Formats: sequence, structure tokens, C-alpha cells
Amino acid sequence: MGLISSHPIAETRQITTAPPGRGRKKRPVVTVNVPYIRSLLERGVLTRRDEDVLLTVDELGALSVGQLTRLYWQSLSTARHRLRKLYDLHLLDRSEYNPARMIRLGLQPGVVYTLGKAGRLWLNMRTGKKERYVLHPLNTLYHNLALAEFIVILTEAVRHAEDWQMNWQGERSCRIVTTRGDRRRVLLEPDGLIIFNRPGDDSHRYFYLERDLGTENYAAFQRKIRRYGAFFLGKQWRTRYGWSRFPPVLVVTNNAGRARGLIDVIQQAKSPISWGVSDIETLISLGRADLLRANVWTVLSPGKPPRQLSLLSDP
DNA sequence: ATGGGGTCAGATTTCGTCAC
DNA sequence: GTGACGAAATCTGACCCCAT
Repeated sequence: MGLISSHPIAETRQITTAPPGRGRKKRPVVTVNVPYIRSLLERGVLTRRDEDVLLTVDELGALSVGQLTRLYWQSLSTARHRLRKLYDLHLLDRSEYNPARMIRLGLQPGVVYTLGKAGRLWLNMRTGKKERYVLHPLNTLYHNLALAEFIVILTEAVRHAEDWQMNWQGERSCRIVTTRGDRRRVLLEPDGLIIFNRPGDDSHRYFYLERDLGTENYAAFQRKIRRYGAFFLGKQWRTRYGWSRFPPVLVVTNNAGRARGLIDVIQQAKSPISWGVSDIETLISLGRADLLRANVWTVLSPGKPPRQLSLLSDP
């Protein structure tokens, strides 16, 4: 996943859920330009939390109201109010979704937010980059949501655990790009990078993350495995990140059946790095307290038989 | 005075069920 | 399969509370 927008969603982006009560109000039309963003900032419209929301939506591509609530609010209703406001300001967009499909992915149906035009510009002004505003194609939207769900349940689990902290990067930040001459080539595009650290003894755990929706055929997955292998053998990761060991790749898929299929593919590929496979149904069923401790990951390391390990078990 | 946080009620859709 | 119908779900405007 992660090809940006060859097929943007059409202009008519109706929400297919039960609509609001007193009629759906259209958002105000604004001219999104640098003075507009400046005036927002001068008036202090953006709170710290708003900024966090925009950064997170940018990293993950799309989040549902439910997911954003779990990350940043106590009350669903309050979150809706604030998100609606960010939508009105064109900092966020709302996207089309299919309730049945969200349920199949283990998600609660609800409005889905993506980064809006003003949000894009705000981020660009902040980082100095020149990312383009895109409407996300529908197929990546569900992938984004599924990925976000994993990040959210991890976040909740880590909040619950007192000794560990977690940071993460989305696809946008952990993408590996090489420049040969003036040609930019994407070498590797992980869905995410998760970093656990325990302040007590300064220990760290890194994981690359792949969220598999079961839509990719096994040949494509084999290519993905080879790309990780090539990145590992290239040693660039040592200088780029200063890691002494290459992070295992966590593969989260939809159900146990697909997980078994992927495990077979990984074993046959004889990858030089470690892989951990689990499925979202199992992970969600665990609950906060167990998510980090339960041995629900089938770990495949080069030259070793498969093992069942937890995220934070000692390597 | 302003604005965010929160509750509540209401409008409109989707879902589930029953009968045919 | 389809139509009817009530229940449930969803989201927003109105409103109040509180901090600054």
C-alpha cells in the first residue's frame, strides 16, 4: 500500500452513515493560502491537541472519529464537536466509507477524517516541506484505518502498562528513499515503525510494521519480504538509525487463516531478518492488559524453528 | 467576553425482523 | 426476494459550565 492517489475519491463524498440531526450543514468555503493559515495561528485557533490530531492524521492517512477519540478525548461527543470544527476550517476532510467493511476490519463505523487542504498547508509551513494535498483513494483508506486501529490498541495498552512507553512513525516518516544521481527511488515503504522504550533501564524495542488486509497475493508479499531483506543487507540502516540489530517486522493480518498462509510464505522465503505474525481478531480479543505480554506472535527468525512470543518478551 | 468541554434532544438513516 | 415497520445508531445544534 501507500501509492498516493492515482484514483482520488470523486467530489461527491457523501457520508454513508446515518446523517446528523438537524440537517447536514455544508462547511464554509474558504480560500486556503498562507495568510489564511497565519490568521488561524494568530488567533490561536489551534490547540496543542489539534496539532497532535493533524500530525497523527497525516502520519496514518486516515482515522475514524472513534479512533481519534480513543487517542485524544474522553468523550465521543466532544471529539465530534472539535473534529467538526477542524473540518469546517478545512484542516481536516471527511471521507467516504462503508460501515459493513469497517465492521469486518474490526472497526467501529463512524465518520473518517483525512488531512484537509489547510491541514496540509499548515504542516508544510511547519516542516518546510512541500507535500501535495491529495484525496486518498478508497482502497488505501481502509488500509489506513486498519493500520490506525493497531496503533490505537497499542497506544491504549501502553498507557495501561506503567513501565513502557511507545513512539511510532507512519508510512510517511519511515519510508526509505535512495537517490542515485537525480533519480529518487523508494527502496522500502513500511507501514510504520514502532519504538518501545522503558525509561527505567533505558531499553528499547524497535519493530517495523506491516498491516496486511488479505488483498495482496502471496507473490506480492514475497516481493515485500525480499525488499526488507535487501534493505537489511544494504547496511544503510545502521548509519541511518544507529541500530545494532535490525528490527523484526510485525505483520498484522485479518484472521488466523491468512496468518498461517503468510507464515508459510515467510518460511519459504528464507528471509535474513526476523518476522512476527499475528492477526487483528486475536489482538483485539486480548484486552489492554495482555496485548503486550501474551505470546500471540508467531516469530520466524533465520535458522530457528517458529516460536510463539509476546511483543515485549526478552529476545 | 471568549471559547473549549460536556450533555441532551431531535432528524434521518440503517438494521433487524416479520409476513407474504 | 421484497415490503413494511419499529428499533437502534449516528451526528449536530442548542444549551450550560467553567477557565482565562
